[in-house]
Amino acid sequence: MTATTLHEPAHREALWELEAAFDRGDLVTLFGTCTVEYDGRAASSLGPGARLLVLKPDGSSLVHTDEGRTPVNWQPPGSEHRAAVRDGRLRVRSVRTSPAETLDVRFSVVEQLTAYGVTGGRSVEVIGSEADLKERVLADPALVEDGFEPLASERASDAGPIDVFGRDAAGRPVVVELKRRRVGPDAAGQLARYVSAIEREEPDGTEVRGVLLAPSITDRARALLADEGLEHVAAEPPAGNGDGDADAADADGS
Amino acid sequence: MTATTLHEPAHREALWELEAAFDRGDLVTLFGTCTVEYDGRAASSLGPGARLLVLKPDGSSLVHTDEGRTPVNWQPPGSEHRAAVRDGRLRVRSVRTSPAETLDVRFSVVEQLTAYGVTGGRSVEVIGSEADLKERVLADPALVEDGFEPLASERASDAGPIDVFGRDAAGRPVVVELKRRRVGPDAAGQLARYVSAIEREEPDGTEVRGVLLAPSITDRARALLADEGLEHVAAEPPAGNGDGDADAADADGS
DNA sequence: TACTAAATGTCGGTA
DNA sequence: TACCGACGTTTAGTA
Repeated sequence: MTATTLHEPAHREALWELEAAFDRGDLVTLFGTCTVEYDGRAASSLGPGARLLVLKPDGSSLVHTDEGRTPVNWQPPGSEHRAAVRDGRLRVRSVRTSPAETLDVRFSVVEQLTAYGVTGGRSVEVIGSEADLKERVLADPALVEDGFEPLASERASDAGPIDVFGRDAAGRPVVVELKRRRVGPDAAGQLARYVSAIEREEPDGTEVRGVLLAPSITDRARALLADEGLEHVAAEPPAGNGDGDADAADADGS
Repeated sequence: MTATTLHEPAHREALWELEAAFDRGDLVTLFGTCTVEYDGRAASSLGPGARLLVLKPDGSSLVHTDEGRTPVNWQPPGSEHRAAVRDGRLRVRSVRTSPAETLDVRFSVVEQLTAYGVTGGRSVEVIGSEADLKERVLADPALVEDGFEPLASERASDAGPIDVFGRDAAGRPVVVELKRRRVGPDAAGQLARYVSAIEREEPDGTEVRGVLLAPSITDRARALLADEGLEHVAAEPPAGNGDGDADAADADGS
């Protein structure tokens, strides 16, 4: 793990270091005054301002201002970074094909450039996802209702994969759609589509039930469910959800 | 615009600089070996590894590895950053309430810390959005079909706001749902909900038409539309979309 | 590669 | 603040 840093480099210096960093597969940050042009699925243009540019060896680029979780402009992985000096500015361009997209960042001033040698970026395991809720339901089908018997998960249908499919105590087919958080009209619509698909599969006249399993539901979604004769059952994904206490308290240092 | 950089600082040094940077409202980057714990709407835990932590004065935090556009962990704006030294590690914690969420980053080694003084982050104007498509349709209603007359945009309904509402040459109500890109089943469902809502508003038996205006449509979505007696019309948002040539060619520097 | 839906989605507008 | 839908969504899983 190393970090090579240039303070207020001349554009030529920055360029050399950038190209070396790309070759090494480093993670690079650039901070300075720049303009940003994007063209591809959409297009945007950003006037001069102070921004942080992050360039990853997998081709991702991120342009961050001092606000917001979302980068003001970006390029997804799979792009290719190139750098050049043009018209007295340092230009960093990330290009990808399919779709054809170009991100152009032009620095009039580079305050700092740093190249970090990185090794291994493990991916996260998140707890409390819809998949966890599914495990919970399969382990305890009574969460849906007494007598519910799950027969399949991710069951294919004409309308797409059904989270959990089963039968109720009376033998009627039941489509269960799981959501890890409070749901709106879209989820009700999704469930309705799946129920319709199963109704087309089953013999004419078979009653197919639909259950939206989610912590809570908006009024509009509830009305939609009622319209379609569908049901809401309250349940949450296990654990993780809630207090936000990453670990026990201790005061901040000083 | 300034940058204060510490190389391989002792945790205490890093802590002082961090707190000073928070006070100044600086944008901070930390690179080093750290673990990450998140707890809130969900939860996750990440073992030791080399990562880049970005702390923004608006409360946002981003933990980036060397891969991916999406941070491996994060905290949205509105959080509060605090730092401490505990058990021989530098701990940076971002906390927010509503929902209660905590992000805990613990560095065993800090390779580099930089505090950037930033001023003013203008927001981007994107060209080629759904809003632009709406402008296009209102300016040229024949895009929907000859004789279409738009009466309202963002028209309120029982099922939510309708992008464009109008009447066809025969005086029948038409619901138009706009999408800037190729659509799937969800968009078809959305249009169906809006059409149903208008049918409830209109006198019994009134035929209400639904048009999904989008560049293209998947098979499944097309089948859903057919099921509901709805239509697809091909159209794209104006400009921006396409070649990905941010500006004319020139080779990269060397 | 295309389709389908999840996501700690985030973000903006509105009631 | 909650609801609602767009987003250059991104990402993962599957056919």
